[in-house]
Amino acid sequence: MAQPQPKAQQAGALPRPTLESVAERAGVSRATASRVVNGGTGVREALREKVRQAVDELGYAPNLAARTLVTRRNQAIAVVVAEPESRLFSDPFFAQHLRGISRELSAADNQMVLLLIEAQQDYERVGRYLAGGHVDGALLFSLHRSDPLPEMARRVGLPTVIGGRPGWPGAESDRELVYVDSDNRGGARMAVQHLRSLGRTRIATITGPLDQTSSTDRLDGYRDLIPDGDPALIAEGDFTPDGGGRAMTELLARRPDLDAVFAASDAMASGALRVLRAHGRRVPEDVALVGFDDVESIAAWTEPPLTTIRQDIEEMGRLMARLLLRRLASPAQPLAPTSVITPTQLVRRESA
Amino acid sequence: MAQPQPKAQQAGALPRPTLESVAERAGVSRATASRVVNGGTGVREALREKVRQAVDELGYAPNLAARTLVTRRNQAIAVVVAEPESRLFSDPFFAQHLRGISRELSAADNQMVLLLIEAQQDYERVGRYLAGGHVDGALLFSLHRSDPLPEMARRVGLPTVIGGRPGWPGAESDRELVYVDSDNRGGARMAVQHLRSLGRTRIATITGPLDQTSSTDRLDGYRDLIPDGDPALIAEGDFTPDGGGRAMTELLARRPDLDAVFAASDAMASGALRVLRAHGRRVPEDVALVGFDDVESIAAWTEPPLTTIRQDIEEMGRLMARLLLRRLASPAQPLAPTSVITPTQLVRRESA
DNA sequence: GCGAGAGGTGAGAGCGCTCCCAGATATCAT
DNA sequence: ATGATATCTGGGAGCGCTCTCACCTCTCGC
Repeated sequence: MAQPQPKAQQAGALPRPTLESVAERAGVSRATASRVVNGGTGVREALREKVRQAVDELGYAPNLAARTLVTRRNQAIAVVVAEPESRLFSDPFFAQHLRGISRELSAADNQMVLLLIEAQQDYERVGRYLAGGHVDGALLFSLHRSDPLPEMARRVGLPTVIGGRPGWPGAESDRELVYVDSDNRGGARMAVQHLRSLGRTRIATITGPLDQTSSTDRLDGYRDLIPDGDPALIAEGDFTPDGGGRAMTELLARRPDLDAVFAASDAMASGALRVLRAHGRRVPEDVALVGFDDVESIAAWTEPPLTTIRQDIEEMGRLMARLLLRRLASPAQPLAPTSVITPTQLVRRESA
Repeated sequence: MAQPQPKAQQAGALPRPTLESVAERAGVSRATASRVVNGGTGVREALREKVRQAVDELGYAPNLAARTLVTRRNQAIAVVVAEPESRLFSDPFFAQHLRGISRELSAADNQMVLLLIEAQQDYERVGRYLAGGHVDGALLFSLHRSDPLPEMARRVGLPTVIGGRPGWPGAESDRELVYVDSDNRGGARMAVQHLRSLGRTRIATITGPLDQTSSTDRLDGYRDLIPDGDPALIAEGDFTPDGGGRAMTELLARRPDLDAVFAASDAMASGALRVLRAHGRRVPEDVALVGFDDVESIAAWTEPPLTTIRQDIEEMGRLMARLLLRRLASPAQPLAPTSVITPTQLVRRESA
């Protein structure tokens, strides 16, 4: 555990002023000083001004730990990312989410505590942390089918918002589960519809890992438009370029006559593109290709640039934070905020 | 104190057990219980076991706020990223750094508070936070020439480690400044050396923004091997694919006879690659190209795959955290940890 | 001019924890 | 046994803050 460090006072750090000293300097009581520091209602202007001045002169900043101790409010929320490699480091996905969250949170003076889960044992550590009452709420990401986190959070009564539609059994009907997701299914439909409008008839798809709802939802969107399609036109990838390439190879072997591909992520599309070229297929002439995500650094820089389905990832992050904050603000009605589906949009470039 | 409505208690959250209740259940004093919970030296095994059992039964978790209040230790460190767009969202750079940091920090039971700076006013907010004593130390990233953050941190006596060599005047000789950087100069030399060994003689370079040391150091490395090169062979980019492309266009206009390019980042290299192809130059036959960073999702997926200089970003993050923790552990000798330069390495693919 | 009410203010009690110090107990030599 | 020493243990004092509640001012209406 922690090292028995005796009063880890930093060298050179003067003792920070306390409310007490502010009060003294302003010639008021600690209670009055506190009132001024927080909101300041019910204090005569004259005194209020005095206190403000004392605060300035002393450079007072409230001690959050002391405040938390009595208010039980941490002004901090946890962002838990349970991403086993794959996407986290190939997409800027993650960073964009964080940015949206950061914006919303700091506007409300909340801090963001980032918890990365990489191995099984991390779950325990994170669970302990969430149960420890160090944060007021949690934003959970990239949950796979049977992720223990939401249940952990619920058990300790920690308000939670999930990124991406949860897919475990029963999640469907669980009113307590609040999540933000983009319209994966609608986006996929848009992609396929676009390929169709180009006159393509043998449209294949490369899916993400099918234990994630974002993958299955996109596949469902594809099937919405191609209800009785040949199963040979469907191959499973893993959201990486490599996986996309492998899936493409499979598809080409099974249906050399395919004339379009909808890849469920730009990263996979970039892998597919490579394989297509290696097989001498021209894109988009021979095979039209549509991706998903609109990750700038991939989609705009492949050769040819990728037509893709855009989702506003930053907005999703912002939304998640907003939902959580709203819930924290009104604990009376814990069910108030409901899940949100954000729209997707077709971005035409040159691959289809 | 009566409890008509237990403060901001979350619905459904039972009141958390306190050390007091653990002590009572174990039949010892609060002090003894505390000893067992932290380290546990100086308590007889029999009692210790009793306390441990009480902890388990009650599901006790220490209240960090209370602990912080007395120990002045937060078990939390701030990670400040002051990255105006550019790199943050095109490279997985950032995520990898965070991963390294996260690993090291969580091993030492420290939390990571992430602070993103996007606009000028954010500096004030972050400065206030750092001064607020909420964290025990800070990891600072992507500082540009006259970033106010290090000075802020120093003023409040907050131990700090910087990612990337600081470049402001005087930083050179400031022994207090601890940073971790990769061997940018050596890496650049390696890149140019490699191009030379291929027989190239008209080697151009695309630099990053020259207000960052990572850019200037790489340029210095280039100049080490080409001391009296034609200035027309040097163009400034901005670490984005777009910027790399623009720089490449310039270079081609100025020196159509160039036969090699060293781009100071993979992202810029990918942009340059595009422009080269658009101008009908074959890579590597006509123009050999070397990047920098070895960002998997870029370097491995361009056409042809990029030969580049690899730096171990995750390791850098880990190192930064380790340095900071070490410094926190021994405040007595604040100068003990010194800056570290991590090695770089040539990764040969097909572009050179 | 006086009482009632409204509005301001301060004393003090904790929040849950750590750590100092004194006292209790056990251990060991003499 | 007896004292001296080493080892454990618990009481209690805060850390800095918020919040209740009683009190103390004013102001106003009559």
